[in-house]
Amino acid sequence: MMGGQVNSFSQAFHHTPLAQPMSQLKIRLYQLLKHIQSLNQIKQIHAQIILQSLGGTNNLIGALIQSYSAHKKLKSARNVFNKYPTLPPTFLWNLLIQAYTKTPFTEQSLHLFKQMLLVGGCHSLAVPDDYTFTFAITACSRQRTVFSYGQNCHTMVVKLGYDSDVCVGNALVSMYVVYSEMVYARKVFDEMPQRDIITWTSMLKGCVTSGKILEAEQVFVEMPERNEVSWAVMIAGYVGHKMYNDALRCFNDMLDDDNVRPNEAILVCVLLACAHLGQINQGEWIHFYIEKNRFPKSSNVSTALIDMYAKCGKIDYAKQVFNGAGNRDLLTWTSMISGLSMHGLGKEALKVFDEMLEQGIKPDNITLVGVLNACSHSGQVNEGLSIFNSMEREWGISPKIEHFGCLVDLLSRAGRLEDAFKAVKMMQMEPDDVIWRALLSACRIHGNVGLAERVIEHVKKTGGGGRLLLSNLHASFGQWDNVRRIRESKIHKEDDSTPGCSYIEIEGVVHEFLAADKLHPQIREITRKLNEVMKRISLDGDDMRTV
DNA sequence: TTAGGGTTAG
Repeated sequence: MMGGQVNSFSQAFHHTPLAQPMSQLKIRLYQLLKHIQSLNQIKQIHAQIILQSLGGTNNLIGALIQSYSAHKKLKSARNVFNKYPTLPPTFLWNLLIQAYTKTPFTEQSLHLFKQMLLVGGCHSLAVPDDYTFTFAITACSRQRTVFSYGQNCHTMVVKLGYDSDVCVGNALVSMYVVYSEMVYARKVFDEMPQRDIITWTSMLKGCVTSGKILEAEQVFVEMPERNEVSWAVMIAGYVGHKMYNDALRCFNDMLDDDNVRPNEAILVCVLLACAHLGQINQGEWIHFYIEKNRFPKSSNVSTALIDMYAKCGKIDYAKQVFNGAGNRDLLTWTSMISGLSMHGLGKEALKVFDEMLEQGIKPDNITLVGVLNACSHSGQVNEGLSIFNSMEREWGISPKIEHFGCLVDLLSRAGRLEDAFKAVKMMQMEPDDVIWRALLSACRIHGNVGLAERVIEHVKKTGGGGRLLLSNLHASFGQWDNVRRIRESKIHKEDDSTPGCSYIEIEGVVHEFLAADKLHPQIREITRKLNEVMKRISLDGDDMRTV
């Protein structure tokens, strides 16, 4: 196939009689540049342009800059630009400024833009236009550290009258959103003479990222039209705010809209919502939808399916998806390892981890959390310690607080409580309450009262955490009198955290419970049943408590 | 003869 393309390219190229009129040659080369794909072909045409002295042909040079940019060959594109025989016209400046916005070197966009402002002041050939400002403002958004320069661009835009241009306005709204300057974003939005779906979607994104979900909902309702990107922003916004039921409701609303079909981003987001809610029905429906519509099984979709099945308790389905996944990336492997680990299948998780390493895939810190948990859950203490101790050397990942959490859990579960306490005291960072609670729970399970008291004393002495933490520590050790005493001393005034929340799905209906919930319509029956269960599972008389 | 908006793992 490739050979055929090259042949037809060479034929087209070599059969172009060089004696033909220059204008025809230019058109031919231009058309070739617009259709070819390989870098070698671009270089051949570049050579022809030099040989035929066509370096000053505006559209041909533009196409060449675009071709090199599409191949991320910015040095070559810049070189072509620099060799332009006269001062390059605005069009060519624009192409190069735009090209840099799509690379990690966005500062080059602004560098060129500033240069253009200098020369453009003297030469009418290179005066910035609406495109230039759109690209320069986009560069300011990408760079994220040049807000004041973005504002300067805004001032210039207003002075030159480009603020009525919809693309310039969109770039401005988007820039203010990136810098979390919603007052400015809203002002530009309100003053735009024309808005399109991109303006509305940028504004929607701004409301979502600034945490104003009600405002986002209002923008979403007011939008004159919606496409898959706008739906994706709204659904992802709900997911980002842990409003999983709203995400699913929104997704179902989208399915009712005949003008739009879910895309990969939406499916991944909705699967995440299902995973958090334990909504296996909806999750399976999405899996079916993906199969039925022959949706491309990207690694992203496989990862989300594996994660969803694992979190909804269907580890066998997760394995099936994993085994059938054609292209697995680090995320796919990680979700399988973490899923197996959370199901207590530590040995299997470690086997998958070994396979991953054999394939030459390097773990990241999240993978290692899954792997260390797997060791912990399968009692492979030495294996876990060895991985923990070698993670920096082997993969260049320095242990973070979550890895220490795994280490404490690993040692604690194995009954090596003193070692676990030592590990906590050795930590470079402040231990969080998850770590203290893991240690205290282990003390409780192993009946080590002495160490538990030392740990609580240590926490009090080092001033780590407030009353809430201490109360939780006593709770993990089952010291309910202490918990009550602390809780009664105005703890609710200090505690502004959101209440713990859990979900369960019964016959397709998701039930949501908040900590100390009294609002569920069947709370009395539920409490009665829960007390009955607690009595039946309790072996220790001290543990017989009611909720 | 060049624009501007989106998602993902413990």
